[in-house]
Formats: sequence, C-alpha cells, structure tokens
Amino acid sequence: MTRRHNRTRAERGIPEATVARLPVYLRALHSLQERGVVTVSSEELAAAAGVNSAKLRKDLSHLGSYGTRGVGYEVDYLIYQISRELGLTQDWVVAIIGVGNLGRALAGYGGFASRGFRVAALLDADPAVVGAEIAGLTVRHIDELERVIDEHGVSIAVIATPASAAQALCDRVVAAGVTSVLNFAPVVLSVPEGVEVRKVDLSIELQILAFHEQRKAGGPGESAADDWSKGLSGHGDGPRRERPPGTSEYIEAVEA
Amino acid sequence: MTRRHNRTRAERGIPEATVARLPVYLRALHSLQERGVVTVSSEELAAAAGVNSAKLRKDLSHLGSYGTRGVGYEVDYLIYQISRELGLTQDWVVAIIGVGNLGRALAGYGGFASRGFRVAALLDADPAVVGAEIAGLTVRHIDELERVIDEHGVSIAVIATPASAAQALCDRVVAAGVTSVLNFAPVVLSVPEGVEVRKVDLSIELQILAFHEQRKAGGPGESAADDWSKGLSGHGDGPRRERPPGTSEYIEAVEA
DNA sequence: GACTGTGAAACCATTCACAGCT
DNA sequence: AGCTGTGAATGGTTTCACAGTC
Repeated sequence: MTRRHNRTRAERGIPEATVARLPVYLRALHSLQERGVVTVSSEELAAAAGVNSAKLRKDLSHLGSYGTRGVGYEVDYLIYQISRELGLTQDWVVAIIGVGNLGRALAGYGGFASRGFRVAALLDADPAVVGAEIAGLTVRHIDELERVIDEHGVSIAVIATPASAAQALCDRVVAAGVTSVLNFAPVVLSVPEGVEVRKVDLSIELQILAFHEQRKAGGPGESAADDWSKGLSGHGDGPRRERPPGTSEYIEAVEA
Repeated sequence: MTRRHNRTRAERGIPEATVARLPVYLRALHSLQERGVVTVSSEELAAAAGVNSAKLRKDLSHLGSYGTRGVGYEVDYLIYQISRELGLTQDWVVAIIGVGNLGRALAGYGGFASRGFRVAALLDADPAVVGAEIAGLTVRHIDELERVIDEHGVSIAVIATPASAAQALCDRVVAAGVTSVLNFAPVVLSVPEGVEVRKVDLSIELQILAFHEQRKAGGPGESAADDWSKGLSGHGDGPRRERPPGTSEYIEAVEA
C-alpha cells in the first residue's frame, strides 16, 4: 500500500539508486550556488555531477516537477527540495564510536557539520584516549555508551572500531534505540528488522580497482588458470606469489 | 568480441554487481578459514556475507564451477580462485596523497597490506608533515609526485586531500601513468578514457541514512511540502531550520 | 539426500526519443 | 527555440525453481 492520499506526484518511494545520487547532485548544486549560478539546465548539472542528463531528469522527476521547461532548474530552489527530501533540513545527532585515526578524521570532517549532521559524542575504550579533547569534544568511555546516546538523543551511530569490537557495539547502540548505523569496520553487521546499516569499506574499493587494473593488463584466464590442485586440500603450492605466512589474514582493524 | 578461444566457462566479463561483492565473500571466507572451516555451503557462506544464497551461487558461477554438488565449496580453494579473479595474487603498489587524519588511517590500515596492496609512498603539500615518519614511511613532498610514482611503479593512487586540491593532483597522477584512482575527496573527478576512478564519500552514506531515518518518522511530504516561494529567487525564508550562514557551504575538505 | 549451477521469470535501472510547456 | 518530464525500449540484476551431480 502507498501512504495516504495521492497528493500531486512522487507517489512515495524514490528508487534507491536515485537516493544514492541525490547527495551528489546536492554537492554539485552547492558548488554552482557558490559560483553565483542562479539557474542550471539538466545538461549542465548532469555534467557537474558526472552522470548523463536523462538520468538526472528522471531522478529529479521522482521528487516532483521542480524545473521549468525551456529554462532549467533554479539552483536555490532545487537545493532546498533535495535537502528536504533527504531529510537534511533537520539536524541529525551523530555519535562516533572508536577514535582512532579514522574516527578523528570523521570527527573533524567539515562535510558533516555543513549538512546538518551534528557530531555530539566521541567514544572509545582506550583509557589513553578517553578524556582527550578532539574536534571540540571530550572523548567519553565506551561504558557510558547508553547514557551518552540517551543524553544527546543520538539517532545515527558511526562505528569506526576494529572489526572485533564492531558487532557487540552495534548490538548495544541498537538496544539503546539507535536505528541507523554507519559501519566502517570490515565486518557484516547483523541487526534486527527496521534498523538501517550502511557500510563504507576502505579496502573493498581498492580490490575492485585491482580487478579492473588487472583486466587492462591481459587479465588472469590464460596464464595459470588452474595451478591449484583441487581435491587435495591443504595449502599446496598454489598461488603464483605466496604471501608471507605471518600476515595473519584479516580480523584486522580499521585502525593503525 | 570476446577474448580468444572459449575455454571452459566464464566467457570473460563478470557483471559489475558481482565484482563488487567478491571482496565481501573473500572476507567471509578468510574468517571461516581462520576458524578452521574446510568446506562451506552456499547457504552458510551467503549468511556470513549478508546476501542470499541464490545470489551467491550465481555470482560464483561467473567465475567458474568451483563447488561440489551435494557438498559445497572448499574454503581454501575458493579463496584462491576469488583472489586470482580480483587480481590479489599479485602485489599492487599504492601511493597515498594527502596525509591528514584520513591519509594516516589509510596508511596504517591492516586490510590493505594483507590483501596485496603495498603502500609505497605518502605525499603531502604541508611542510609540517613532509619528512615525518608515518606507518614506517617518510612523507614526501608533493612536488616529488611524478618522481615517486616512477620510482616505485605506483599503479594505484589514493587521493585523500581537500576537495580543492583533488582534481589537479588527479591530473598529475594520470599524466604520470597511473590508471586507477581511489578518491576520498568530495568532488567528481574527471579523467580521460581508460582511467578508472572509484569514490568513497564519507558524507554521502550519512545522507542516505538520514533519508531512511526520516522515512521511518513520518517523512516529509505532508508537513511543509511547499513553504518555499518558487519564482521569487534569493534566499527567502525557506527551510524550516536555517543553517548558520557562516558555515561556508562545501568546497570542504576531508581533513580535520 | 544434499547442494550446486543455471535457464526462465520478475524486477529494477538506464537510456532513448519526443510530446508538452514556457 | 529550448529544455523539462515521461512513456516506451533496452539492458542489467535478482530471485525462483529445478535439473544435474555427487
């Protein structure tokens, strides 16, 4: 069922693919706004956002009819409409859990504050960090997690801890009422129905690049496609380049 | 045209969606491997990777027929095959450009080294950082970019600079022969044909979360859908919550 | 009996091309 | 004349369901 009465358009339900691009359009629009541009065509905006214009128009059409035929889109107005659709016209209270290098980078990241994300708390388990002042906030001990979430009305938790700690912390923030989690730890978090998790994985992107890079240079296939003795388990002498056996595979942290 | 003779299967050309999931499977497999698991069914592996089993099987079928009916997949063997397909059985030389908090986090990230990504160089423009030793490397000055790329045979550049510097640096690494770029700066980079760029955007994910979070709580729609005076340009009194006008919109850096 | 590999069906996303408005 | 908004066409991805293999 859809939601209530069918107002004008945008019969609720913007495709995920579109939602994922709206922030990109928003950024491009802000940049145009700063340069004093008042009106922009789908062609121009699409170029600035790195997509093609048909896609841009289809995406925007899901929000409503905010352009003017023969003219284009008014920059300020479109910024407002996209911001509203994304929920950026209200503040979101964010807690960052794990204050290693990544947590610090996130804490100080200007792109959050300027978009309505207010980092209200930093938490860590390491006594050496607890109490320190970072980006204007005092780092609290992870034991205080539930209290801090409650105190500040945190609605989004950012997990920037080692993988080993992530699931347990995720469980705690969810139990404390948080329903949106942004996970930087290299694990698949499981959460109950109704909780949204998004993942940013610093190494997955590199692996995807490696795949394409390899393709450019002849690819795998031919060379040594099957120098692995299937059926004989144990490590055999498989891969062309053995990795030093000490490099304990994974479980690895996001931190230095 | 496909590639040469049609070996067994996997007539070259793995869908992008599949490529993007292979690293996730790989991680799940490594974790199983560490726990001593020898064989895994599509159902179990899918659960560990957070996808459904039909998708997993279809994905793996693009690489080849590496499972055994009635039994499942041999963990070691599958790790090897996926690694090979992703190009992780060879080393990739990476340079990190921009050594703020994010650059540091990346430099020390264990998940890179253990996957065949060798961070060979760190570069920055800030004289206060140049010469410092971070994660076992001495930070070089950005002026030396081309020399460093050449010296080490860098094939992947990671850009972790403020947005304002990103495009120019990207142009330089591309001119120096790099064909894969991982971009953390909040800008759309343009590159010539044949160069692969991937983007990780710390704030886009948060914005997507905000969108869904807002949905849970009644959404926009009803309330104040059109309190913006279209046609009257200038800032009007639009959004429900005005942001402090000082918060200079974007152009913002990834750094603290 | 158990589980993979895969056609076929269903679904979603992108692109095309043009009617419709300004 | 110029540009948006959108049906229709295309292409890609996910899911279903089961034949084939161990």
